[in-house]
Amino acid sequence: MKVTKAQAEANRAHVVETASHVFRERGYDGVGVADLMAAAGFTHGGFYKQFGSKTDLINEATGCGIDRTIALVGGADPVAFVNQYVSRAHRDNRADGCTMAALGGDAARQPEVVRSTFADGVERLVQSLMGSGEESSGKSPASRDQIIDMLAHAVGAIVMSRACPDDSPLADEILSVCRASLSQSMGAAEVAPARQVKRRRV
Amino acid sequence: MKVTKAQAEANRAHVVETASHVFRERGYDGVGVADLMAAAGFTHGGFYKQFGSKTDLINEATGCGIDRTIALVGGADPVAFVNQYVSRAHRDNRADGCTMAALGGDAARQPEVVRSTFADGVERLVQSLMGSGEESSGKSPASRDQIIDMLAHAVGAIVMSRACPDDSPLADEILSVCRASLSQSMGAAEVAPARQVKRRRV
DNA sequence: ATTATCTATAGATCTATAGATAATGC
DNA sequence: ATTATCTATAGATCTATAGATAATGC
Repeated sequence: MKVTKAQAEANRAHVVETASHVFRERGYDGVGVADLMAAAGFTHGGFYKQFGSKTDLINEATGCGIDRTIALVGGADPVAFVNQYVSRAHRDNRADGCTMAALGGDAARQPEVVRSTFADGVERLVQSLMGSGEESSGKSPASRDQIIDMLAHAVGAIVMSRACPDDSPLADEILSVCRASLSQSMGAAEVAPARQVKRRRV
Repeated sequence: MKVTKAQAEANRAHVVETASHVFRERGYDGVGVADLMAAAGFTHGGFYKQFGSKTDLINEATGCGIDRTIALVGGADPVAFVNQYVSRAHRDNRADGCTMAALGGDAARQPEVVRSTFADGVERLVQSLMGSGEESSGKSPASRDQIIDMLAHAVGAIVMSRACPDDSPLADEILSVCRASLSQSMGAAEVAPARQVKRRRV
């Protein structure tokens, strides 16, 4: 029954990563410890030797999920990020998609420790998106404000689109409208960053 | 024990409205039928004489919640809507706030009937926001695309801000950045609606 | 000897149902 | 007689714990 210390550590990490995916699919409250352990290939009895509580796993899985998003798109050009993020492929694949979009609403109802982990992850994602795409296109980098604005906008688009029925016109309309709007503003952001665009005219 | 037919109907409506608030606070999976009935002032036994299942109540509560948002802000000027919606007061009051922001992520995991109700509600909100604020300021109405884009953006701002710890700098930063961005774009939208603003310049 | 994992279970809670109660509505 | 609500409960599931098992690591 016992495994090597290295294997035990790998098993624990595997539980966290599995939980990250299953939580994104079903929500923090939508799956129990027994099902999570079974999905990772273990029985539920060992859970409390690895984690102090379900909340502890929720916390680690949330951080792990955001880290994966950063690894995937952290260095992307903002326009490329938007086209990849605000897409049907992303909307239709909750389990492998962004933790912020899949679990942002659920995280709001979790203890402060989980929301701290969430906020730390967002901060790291913002940092990694700032200044990205500079060398690839010679464009100026987007500002912190522009990145934060873009992230909230993109997350809202996925959340709203997912809440609509499969294949509903509105679900696709939300995606295409937001992608067009975000592409335009992020494209402009990189071209003319120093000059504050004044859109209000009389 | 028995009450008048009119009272019974009022009791049922009261259960739906109570559930709408408690669901927004705790999520669809975060509260059971017994607690919901107790919050409305009843015992849980009567629930299945009023509703076919918990999903039926989730469905009605979701529609009821969006209806309430439409009644509150449906006729508002887009700029006024943004300032009211993307605010600390809204973020810090989930139970009385917008159902789309509080339960959008949860709705995505519900059966199609609930997502249909969600999409219908969004469609009605979009319609009621289109053309609003015309008479009040003489501005031109915002387009359907602009309203949809604004809603997703505003929902994303609230979801992301709520997922951060109470009183965290990032939570407030998300709100203020998105409110500024949305105020500007919706203000501009009403002034120059016919002319497509070309922000990309070389 | 230590410990990673397993079997088994306690106690709470969840959805849903059955049958009793008591007031309405014909 | 009908029916809105109540009490009581079935059966499943959830979080967490206790103790057994068997392989590692000193």
